[in-house]
Amino acid sequence: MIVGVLLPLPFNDVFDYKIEGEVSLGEMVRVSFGREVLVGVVWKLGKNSKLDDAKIKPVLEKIDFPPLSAELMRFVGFVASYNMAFLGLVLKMVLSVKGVFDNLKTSTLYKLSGKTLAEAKLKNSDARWRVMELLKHFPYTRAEIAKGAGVGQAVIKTMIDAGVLVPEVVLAKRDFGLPDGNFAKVKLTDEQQQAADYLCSKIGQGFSVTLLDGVTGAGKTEVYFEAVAQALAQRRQVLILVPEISLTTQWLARFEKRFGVKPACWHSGLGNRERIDTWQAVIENRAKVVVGARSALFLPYANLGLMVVDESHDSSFKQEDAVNYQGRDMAVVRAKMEQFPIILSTATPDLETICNVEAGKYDSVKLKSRFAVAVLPEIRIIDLKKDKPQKYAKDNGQLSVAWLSPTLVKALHDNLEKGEQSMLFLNRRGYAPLTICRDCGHRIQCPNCTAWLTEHRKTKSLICHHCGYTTSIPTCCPECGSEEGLTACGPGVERVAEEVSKRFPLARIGVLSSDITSSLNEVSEQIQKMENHEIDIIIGTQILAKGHHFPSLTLVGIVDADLGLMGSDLRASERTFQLLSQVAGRAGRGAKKGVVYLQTLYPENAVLKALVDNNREQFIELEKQSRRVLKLPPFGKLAALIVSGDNQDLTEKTAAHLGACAPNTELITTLGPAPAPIFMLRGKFRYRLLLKTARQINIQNILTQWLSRVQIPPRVRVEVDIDPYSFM
DNA sequence: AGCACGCCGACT
DNA sequence: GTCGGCGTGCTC
Repeated sequence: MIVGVLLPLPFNDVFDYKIEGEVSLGEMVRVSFGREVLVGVVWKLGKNSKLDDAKIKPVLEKIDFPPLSAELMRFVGFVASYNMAFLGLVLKMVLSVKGVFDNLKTSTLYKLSGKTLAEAKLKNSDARWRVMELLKHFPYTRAEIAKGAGVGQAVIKTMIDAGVLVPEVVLAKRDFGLPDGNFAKVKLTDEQQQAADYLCSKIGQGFSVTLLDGVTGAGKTEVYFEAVAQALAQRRQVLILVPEISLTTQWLARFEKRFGVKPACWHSGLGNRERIDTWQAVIENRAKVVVGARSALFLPYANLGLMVVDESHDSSFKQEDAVNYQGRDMAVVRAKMEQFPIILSTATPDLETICNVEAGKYDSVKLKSRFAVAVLPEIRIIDLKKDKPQKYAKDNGQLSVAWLSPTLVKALHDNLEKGEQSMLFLNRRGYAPLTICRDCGHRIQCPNCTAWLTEHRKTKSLICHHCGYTTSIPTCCPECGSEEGLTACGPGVERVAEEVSKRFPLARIGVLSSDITSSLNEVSEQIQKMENHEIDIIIGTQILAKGHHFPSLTLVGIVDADLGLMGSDLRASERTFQLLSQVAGRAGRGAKKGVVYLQTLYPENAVLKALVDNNREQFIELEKQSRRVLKLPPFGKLAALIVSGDNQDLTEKTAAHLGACAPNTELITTLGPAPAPIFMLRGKFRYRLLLKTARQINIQNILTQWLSRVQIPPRVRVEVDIDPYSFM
């Protein structure tokens, strides 16, 4: 018979193939396509094209995995049409693990045959002995032998040919262990227990969304772990989505302590072998709990019964990928399609989620108090206009610009004397965000982007944070040649660290930033040191805001609370509120009360005021008002068009043409085109248009109609971003 | 997406 | 005379 096979390529349509015998929808098949061989999925039964039967190629083989479920196929279809992405590319997110379908079940290990080197007429050599020694107890693959014994492939081959080593074909399936919900139960507070009971009551009862809304340090993780245990007891798989992998060292340890084994992990840093093992274990229902970044949402779970979105407000759930999608929203969609409960866990829910709770679409449970003796920290504002940072003397006697106000310096000093830990937060990597020449005014810019290069002293380089362009720090101004003119402008974490080390020469200082220059190991090492109290003052970016638990941290200084409030982003204030609450929430998680200082030039700012009063409701009310007036989400829908190309003139004309053809009615407004905030990015010129519609409008249809009216020339790209979060 | 085919400009 | 730029079209 003839079936339509969907391939992991940018198409919305299936391709027809002939297949012998029984087939069902969702089966994975290997087919030849053009000159390559690909694995696709049987998406439709029967013929779909008008092609001559003779031109239709046969399916090469069926892949021996359970077929994709009808629900997963529907989910793929939904994600594609909602985000206006190619169906095939969404499928690719499900299938794209290089090599999962090759050498499927077996790998060839080698073991000793019992024949000695002498019997095989081989001479003794160190290399050969090391191989014999390695294989004494366990068989290994060729690659493992080469690595483990430090020998080349030639040595191994000789020994195989001589019959000293014999092959053994085994099933190459990694064991992910069975997480045990009863492994080590944790004592919960009454409030936690009630929340946990509520979450548990949802398991196995079909679709529901529950917001687990708890202040920082309330022990949300322990609470949703109970729900995980309940789902495991019902023999269902569980997916826990986390925003950034950086928090998982601590998180994984907690999980293992509670459930006895590590969960399966899924993130971009995974090696290919681990990917294959995990993917196979997920589809075969051997991996019971998966923790992962948002791409884990597309794994082919055999029997998913619960999803948890940790830090569900986090904007990294919406990151530009092969396909643009909001991980949190798509997670809810998948839960609904497969009829299981989903938990959104956060201390600072976003407005969309809150409105859904108010509308009765989502349930919610609250955790109002911190765990055990901990209480919420006190937040104080430092007005930088009145409380100006005082210059300090550098080693060479020169006075240096400072970023820490006297009040904050004094607080750090006192905290140090008390032997307690402090944290300084500045969401800016590197040493200085801009290098300027004092003699001619030249600013050093990225050649590919409309952005300044950030100085990184640690690596002695200037780096573009948008495209990764890296160059060494010039000794003289590239414009006027001045040798003294070049000056670092503004602070980054490295520079604040420099100031701290000058002001507190005896303090033990740690710097932590989510840099390409610092590896994952380095990050967890610093966190470990912080936990062991081997660091007095830790200075870091964003990465410090998430999930870490440092019991003797009692002082948090936010170096620049205004950073992030500027900019054209509609969610800027919401994000700042979330980020700063998260950071503030690091303080006072142990027995001692914490204090948080916010340095700002605008002490009257509403976002900061709400933070100080610890008044989330007030902030939300404010935000709700302004979004309602502007008809922004969740009171309206948004979509962005990003027009980009290497030819500025052509790109601009296309953007203008799109603007001219834009739909505008009472319920539909378009804005733009306007040059994107980062006008040139990775060597491409960029313009943005924004489409704003009422809630009842199908924005995808409007976009499709709009785009069909405009001829997009080659070399110009139009990207669609539904519910845009980043306006860059 | 990848790849071939095909048509115009600067080079051994 | 060719090499190679990328615009166009196709893949069941």
